[in-house]
Amino acid sequence: MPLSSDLETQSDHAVGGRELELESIDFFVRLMSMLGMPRSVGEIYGLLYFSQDSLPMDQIASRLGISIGSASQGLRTLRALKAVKTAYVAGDRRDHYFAETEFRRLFSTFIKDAIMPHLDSAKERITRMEESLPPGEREDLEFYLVRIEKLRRLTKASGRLLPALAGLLKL
Amino acid sequence: MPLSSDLETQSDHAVGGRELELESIDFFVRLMSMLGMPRSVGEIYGLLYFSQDSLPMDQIASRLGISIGSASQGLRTLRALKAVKTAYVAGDRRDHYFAETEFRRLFSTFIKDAIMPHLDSAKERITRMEESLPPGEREDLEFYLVRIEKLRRLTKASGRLLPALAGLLKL
DNA sequence: TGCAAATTTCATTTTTTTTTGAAACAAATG
DNA sequence: CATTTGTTTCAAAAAAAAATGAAATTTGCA
Repeated sequence: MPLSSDLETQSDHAVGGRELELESIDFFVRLMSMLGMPRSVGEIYGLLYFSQDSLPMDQIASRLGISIGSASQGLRTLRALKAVKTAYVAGDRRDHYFAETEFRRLFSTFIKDAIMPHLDSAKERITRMEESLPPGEREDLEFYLVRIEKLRRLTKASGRLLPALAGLLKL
Repeated sequence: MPLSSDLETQSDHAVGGRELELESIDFFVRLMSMLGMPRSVGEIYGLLYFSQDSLPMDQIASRLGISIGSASQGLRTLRALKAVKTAYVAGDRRDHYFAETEFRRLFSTFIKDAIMPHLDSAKERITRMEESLPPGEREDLEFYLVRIEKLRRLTKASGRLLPALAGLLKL
């Protein structure tokens, strides 16, 4: 088996667009970083997004010039988000990864796994606020109650809107 | 003027809920950090959110136990997001800050200032992808075109949906 | 205008996050 | 089963992000 540790093309598929690949990586590095994901995660997804054949971890790492540790971690994250899947390749015991490209599904998972839990704990925190209301002195109390109510409305609206969002996303 | 560099109450208003304040700070630190804002920004907003009177920068800093440098930067960020406003206080030349509490407006500004610019540059990047399509070999081309089209749909849908979101947020 | 209070700026330090690389582990093959 | 190949884990290193603090700047006031 030929070894290649640089960034060059070495696919059996005689890969098409290296430039395209770079644009893709760039694109997803930025997108993912907006969502708070580390660079390596964006790189991996960006690489897979325009790859026609699925790739094993070591190839992902060497093509991107990142360590296999990073690749392993990044793929774990992407798997958790259902953003990559594995394909079985006959006569190769490595897992081969490819990108899930249905963004609607991706966002839905992302919202459920990465956002909703925070919303839940936000609700608890709001309850705790009510319990720690200052000794109710006349109209001061009113002020605090109104602010708390606003927070409650915010979390409630977010809880309804965000899950709906993925549905609206008809791509 | 009495000096107090610790976290104790020292307002002229004989402040009510220190506990509430802490819950609030905690709440907004988390919320802001989900939106990619540094801790100090969340702290400042959290403090102001449950403050009945507007506060000058030095009081914000000393109450939170952060440097005035941080406070200055954090307030700059919050001002840019229109998340805080300044009140004029007679006989005091310091600016006095208070929280804008209409979340609908806040999100609208946030989306416009922090998200949309990225979307715009994403569109450019997609155009560049088309230009760097690999030498068109039969059905390979099809594969790339479909993927590019998906990205285009994604950005288009986001561009429509996100601004609408703030509107839907009827709190 | 000249001064002092208030604020901003920014090089440096601190803290946090991400990556690395090597050891531990797992799984398939001969 | 022993060995080789592939993957995960995790302490340590590197990089990135945020906070500090002091100098520079701005601003209102006497």
